[in-house]
Amino acid sequence: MCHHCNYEELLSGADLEATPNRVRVLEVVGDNRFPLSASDIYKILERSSTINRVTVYRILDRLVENGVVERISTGGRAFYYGLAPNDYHQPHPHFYCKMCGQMDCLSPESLTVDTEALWKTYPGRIDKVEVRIDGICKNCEKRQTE
Amino acid sequence: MCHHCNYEELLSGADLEATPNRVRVLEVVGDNRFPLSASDIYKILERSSTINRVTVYRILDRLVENGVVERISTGGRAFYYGLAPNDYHQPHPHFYCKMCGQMDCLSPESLTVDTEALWKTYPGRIDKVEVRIDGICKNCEKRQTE
DNA sequence: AACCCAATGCAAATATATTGCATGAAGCTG
DNA sequence: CAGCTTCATGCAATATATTTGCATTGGGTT
Ligand SMILES: [Mn+2]
Ligand SMILES: [Mn+2]
Ligand SMILES: [Zn+2]
Ligand SMILES: [Zn+2]
Repeated sequence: MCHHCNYEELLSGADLEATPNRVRVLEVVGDNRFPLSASDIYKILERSSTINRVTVYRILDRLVENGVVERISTGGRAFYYGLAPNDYHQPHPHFYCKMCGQMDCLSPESLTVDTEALWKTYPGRIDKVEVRIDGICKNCEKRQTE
Repeated sequence: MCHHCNYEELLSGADLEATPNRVRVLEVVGDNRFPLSASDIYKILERSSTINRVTVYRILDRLVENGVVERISTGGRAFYYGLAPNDYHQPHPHFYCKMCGQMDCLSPESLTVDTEALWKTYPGRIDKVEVRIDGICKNCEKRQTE
């Protein structure tokens, strides 16, 4: 659990009514150390009580829309979701393992990106800079050589 | 047309027989100024002569596998494809317009990424660093305000 | 000729996400 | 309170992108 974030507050601060389902989704996303797919989130929620898959998708969409959650692309077909950057969470790159689909959060300093110039010169609206490392994670690498 | 690249050579250099279909796919990808989806590529090829959608997917997979073509994720659901970095094409970031789906190639210098440290310290295998800017392109931005 | 293999095609299946429509609860209006 | 509206949710159907299974074909090989 992220001790900085009160999820109800995060929701209302983003103009979203804190419905039980929204809180549950946000808890799963926020409490996890790495980003999850909609399907992962759904499966976790299903364990404790029933919720519809579509509801999960819709809630994730709203959370992304309102800047509470970040939608992250992977080297695979599904999006993953993590807490959006805020006062306590700096933007940072992710590592995606193409074998197991696990995504890791890398530290914000692991890799420096200078976007200054781009922001000044790009003739369109920039919403987000996503940096993703693709490869094979330590575990999968080991498993391969066995 | 990229005047540096001979596509037949690129294929054989990558241990791929230069079948007519492969050459056609690679021409479409290589001659285009920006990355295209499998579906875009299929539609373009269909115009000149018949080819199966699945063949396009399979060829793209082989080309990616053998390092001739790069698979690029977008803020949307489909992958885009562009020439893989080589002696004449440096790696570079892309801009993805979430309104029209158009992807732009940005110059390699538009944005500097220092991955040194990461390569040294990351305890897994790194295959690729992808940098993608998401937003709304100039055209779509203009259209919105009208 | 008989065999083999890789490339291709076509149909079906899969994975992921979205849409349309129904229901019910909460809040507001008069 | 009765009637109206809005919004969250569920369920079924649909859409989109991609993959798989299996058949065919054509070129090389024994
Ligand atoms: Mn993260
Ligand atoms: Mn490019
Ligand atoms: Zn892995
Ligand atoms: Zn656009």
